[in-house]
Amino acid sequence: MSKRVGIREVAAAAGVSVTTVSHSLSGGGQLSDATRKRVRSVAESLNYTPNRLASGLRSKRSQIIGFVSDEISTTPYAGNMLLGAQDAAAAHDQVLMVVNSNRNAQLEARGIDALLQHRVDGIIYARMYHQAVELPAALSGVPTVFLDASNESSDLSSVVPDEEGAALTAMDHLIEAGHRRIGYLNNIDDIPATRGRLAGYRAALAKHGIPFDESLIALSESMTGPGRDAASRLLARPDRPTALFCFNDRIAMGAYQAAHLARLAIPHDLSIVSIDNFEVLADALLPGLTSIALPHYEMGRWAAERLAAELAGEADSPPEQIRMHCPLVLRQSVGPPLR
Amino acid sequence: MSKRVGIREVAAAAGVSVTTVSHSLSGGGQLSDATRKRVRSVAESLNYTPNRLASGLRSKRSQIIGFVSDEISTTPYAGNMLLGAQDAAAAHDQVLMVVNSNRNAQLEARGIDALLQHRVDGIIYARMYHQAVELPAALSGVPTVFLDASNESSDLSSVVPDEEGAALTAMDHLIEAGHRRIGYLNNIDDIPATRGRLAGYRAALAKHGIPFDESLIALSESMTGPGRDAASRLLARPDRPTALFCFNDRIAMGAYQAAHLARLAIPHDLSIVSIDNFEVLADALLPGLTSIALPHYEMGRWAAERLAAELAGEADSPPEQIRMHCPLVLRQSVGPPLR
DNA sequence: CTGTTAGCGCATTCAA
DNA sequence: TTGAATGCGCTAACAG
Repeated sequence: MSKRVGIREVAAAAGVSVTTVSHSLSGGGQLSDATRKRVRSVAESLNYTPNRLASGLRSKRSQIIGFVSDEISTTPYAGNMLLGAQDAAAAHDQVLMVVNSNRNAQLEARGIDALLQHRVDGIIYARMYHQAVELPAALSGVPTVFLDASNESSDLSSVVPDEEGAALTAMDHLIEAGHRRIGYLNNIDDIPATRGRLAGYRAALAKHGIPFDESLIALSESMTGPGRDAASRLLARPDRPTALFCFNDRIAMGAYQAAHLARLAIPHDLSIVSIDNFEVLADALLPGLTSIALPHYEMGRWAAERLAAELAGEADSPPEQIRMHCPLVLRQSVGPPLR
Repeated sequence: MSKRVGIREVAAAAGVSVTTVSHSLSGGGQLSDATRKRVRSVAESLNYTPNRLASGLRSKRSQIIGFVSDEISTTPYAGNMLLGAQDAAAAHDQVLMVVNSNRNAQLEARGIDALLQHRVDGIIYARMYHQAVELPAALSGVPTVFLDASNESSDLSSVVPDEEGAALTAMDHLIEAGHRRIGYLNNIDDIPATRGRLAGYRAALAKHGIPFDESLIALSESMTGPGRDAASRLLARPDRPTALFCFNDRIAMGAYQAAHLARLAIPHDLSIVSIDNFEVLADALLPGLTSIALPHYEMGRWAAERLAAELAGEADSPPEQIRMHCPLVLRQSVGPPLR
């Protein structure tokens, strides 16, 4: 290996000073285009790779964004948020340093500490399911934006899915297909999604003048097995619903199974819509499951973009707290009601 | 904010020199336990946070590991590899800087360049599906280990699943349950998994003295729909197999659907085993799908651990190329053959 | 056992 | 328009 080439080697080779090189490369200073170009080509031919540790140390900008999440692993959604954030960060010449806590506060604290030691410029504090969070103490004073997470009393920017709107979209679709007795398989946890989607369910009914019937709601854990049981309960009723709106695709898969067990054909005897658009399921089910997509990629992107803006803008832009639209993805699980 | 506290502030407050502080904190040097402890507590009380940019610049060790993958997003496996790598890295006081290329060589090159600019100590070059890869040119000379990827002609360490062993385990399970006519729904792509699992399938047959019957093999894309079609073909035969071994869980889901369509009960009329143990499917299917787990977390861990060892050991340890064992996860999709 | 000192590679005044 | 000099915060000789 040849000796590592630094800014001074480039300067020597180009016959200029290090200052000129620095300016040429970073776009700063007042240089003639000629020198700038020449320096750049010299740098390239020398295979120069700027040392961001040094420039970060000097300029107090590491160009690193910390991404802390609760669990990147189990959820299949995670990846898209990360990806969105990464793409946006890359556009700003930043790179992501990721840390996840596995829902363990102590690990999270350690991870955050590591990020801070590496002098990340800012942090994206993400959750894999939309939830209310507290800003960790260590992060006070650090530029931070919440991703798929929010905090009422905080003045930080955040982005979450529009839960209520998502449910409304799903229900509108069902109601426009002609359904009026629509069961809702809701999640059992007390999280924003549970509350927001229920609100959307009710809002849709109200909007279309359909009375709300508490008995059409069944609660279930967000998994297929429990979803199946809950759906079976609803389908066993003499006046069974003609359509089911499901909290998520895993529960919807349970609803499919319950329908099979009850010898109900989808969508002929029963229509189903859910939320997640988790393709491994929604696309695989027979028939394909019509589902509302959660905009994970877009949220990730927005968070990184927003953070970059806050890092750039010296002292403007009040925090924004966004609820992002969730689009309907049509497949084959909805048809007109039987009767 | 109080002025940022650095090593010199700590030194002043503790009444020692910066060297002593540095040594106390890093564990180096020959200090009395007393001073070491005192310095540490002073540092803590001052809320000192070491600046890794500076220490990295000076020591030429950023303590950052680059993690480059092809697509973190779509696959649900990804997370666990990242997680394993992260856990192992954290144990070595390292942190992960992640970059993914979305299967785009140009993006990958840019990402790698960014990592190199940040002076990562080493790189984990990962694929989300086991595949043969070439080491990117930019990485020559950089400590690298392959994760779920390998390169025959390279002298780098790598870890991949033991594809053949996985298939063997699955087949043994079926054969021990009494099956002899076992169909194989293989993937259609020419990748190590396709070849390895087929080899395992044949090895298992040979081991138990069962003749290989080419016609019991059906090819399918690794998705549920195509898997369903392929399974239907096999199940339509007059001498249909009593069991199906599936390339992965998505194909297995298709096999379940084909069984339903053919009015075959699982496992009464048809046993199924597959590979992936992708819980969102395997656990959700009715009955639960017996599947071989791919050791993603463990591979991720191994890769980071191995890289750390290479970074520590100056010039020992020849490269290791590991095939990792894949354990069987029992659920309810296997029973004795009907006849 | 502890302190002094000299850079790591770069960005940035300030002068020329 | 360019160059010389200074130090970001820390580690690692080397001295004491």
